[in-house]
Amino acid sequence: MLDLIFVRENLEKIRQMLRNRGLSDPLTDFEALDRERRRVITEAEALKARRNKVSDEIAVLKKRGQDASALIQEMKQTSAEIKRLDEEAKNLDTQLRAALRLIPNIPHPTVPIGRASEDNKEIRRWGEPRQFDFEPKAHWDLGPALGILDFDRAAKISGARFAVYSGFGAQLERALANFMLDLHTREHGYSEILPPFIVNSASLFGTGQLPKFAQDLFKLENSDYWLIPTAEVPVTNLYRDEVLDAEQLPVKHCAWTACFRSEAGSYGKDTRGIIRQHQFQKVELVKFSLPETSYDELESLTRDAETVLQRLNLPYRVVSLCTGDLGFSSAKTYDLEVWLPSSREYKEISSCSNFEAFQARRANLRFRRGKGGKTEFLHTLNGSGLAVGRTWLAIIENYQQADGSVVVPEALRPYLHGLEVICRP
RNA sequence: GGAGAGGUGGCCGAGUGGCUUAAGGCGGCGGUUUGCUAAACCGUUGUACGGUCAAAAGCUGUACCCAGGGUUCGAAUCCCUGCCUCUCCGCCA
Repeated sequence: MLDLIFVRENLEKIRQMLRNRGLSDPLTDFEALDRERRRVITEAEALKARRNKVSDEIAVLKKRGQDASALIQEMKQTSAEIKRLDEEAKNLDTQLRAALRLIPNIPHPTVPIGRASEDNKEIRRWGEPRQFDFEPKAHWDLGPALGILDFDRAAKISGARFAVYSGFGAQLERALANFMLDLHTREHGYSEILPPFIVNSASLFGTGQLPKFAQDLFKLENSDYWLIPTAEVPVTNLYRDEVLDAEQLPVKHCAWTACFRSEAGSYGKDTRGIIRQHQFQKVELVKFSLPETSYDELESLTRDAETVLQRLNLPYRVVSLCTGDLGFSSAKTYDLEVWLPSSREYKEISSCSNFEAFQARRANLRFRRGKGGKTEFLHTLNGSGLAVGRTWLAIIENYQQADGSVVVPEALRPYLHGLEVICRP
């Protein structure tokens, strides 16, 4: 959410930003709503000031035993008028805030302007895609053949877009999560959080998933509970409505969670394999930063996520998302894309974003410089470090051998009791 | 699931309809005193949204005592609903 007063004073800048993002203008009503709302508030507050004053007079008269019925009669009417104006103001405020909440974040000046993913800018590449002397298979062929991945039974017990991992498949997933958590907590200075996987709607509003993206979420019946689509939601909301000390910043957390996405509207996309699932696991990195250092923090957070791919020796590239591809709440996003030999393309495995104060404003995340300083909104950042399921499939595909077995990356072997190759049983 | 007790500023804590403009304390900030420190004393103290102003500062108004409704000329205070916390009982990994 942007600041109301900022929007009022920068309407043209915001219109340009919306055009760059390729969005239609939701600001048409904004000016009129804003003006009318302020008019009604001014009127109501003048009447309230009068009521407060007269109420004191009534108290004085009554204390002296004098008649106050004329004033009381007048205030009855004033109160009725105030009630009417308050309702009008509330109605206008609701509309104005609804309009405000639908305005996405303003992209950072370094974000490339463009319409879609083709316009994203490649920043760097790491590693060489391996040359195969046989035709590399996709993970949805390799996994079931190795007996570590089962889509048929997943469809039976749950439905489409679910998978059952078994044996070394399940252990590989667990090893990856542990490997990532150890790396970030021991070497990158993140402190580990294990949050609830179910949150209330206030949390989802805070990070920007609600109200606009409810269709992508799973909601529990007869409650205000939702399954988290990412650990970003519970972890970013940890300090909601709190004031942190500037000296504490940056606060760096990592969290392993399951993630649940209904993926409504993505039918037909990534239908094969485990690339797009209703449930997957992710290790998330979250930072709470001073405003003036948040872009340095974005660079280091991205490097922290990249380290996972480097240790696993998986080739990848980093792209800067263009204005048309940028998420609603983000001011700047780097996607990490891992090389998938079966489709011969780079596929998103992490998304590292600086939200500046956009989420902080929604979630009321503040900090204070020094003891007597004013509270300011801090900046929030997050990135996958990494999506565990997609790392799993990247390993299966990149480390496959001609006989269908999969070599275990050296960095993971300690987490699999020294296992070197995953073979058919 | 049952019974009970609670939710007041950064923190503790008083407050059963109008001298409350939320007492008092702690903490913070500024100052006085002091060779230095401590102590003492004095002053000060939050957020949001309006108005005024070219803008800022300042001045000024309104709202905010968990949230949302209601009663009343007037609500932290009375009524209703919800959320959360704590205690005890039951059930449970």
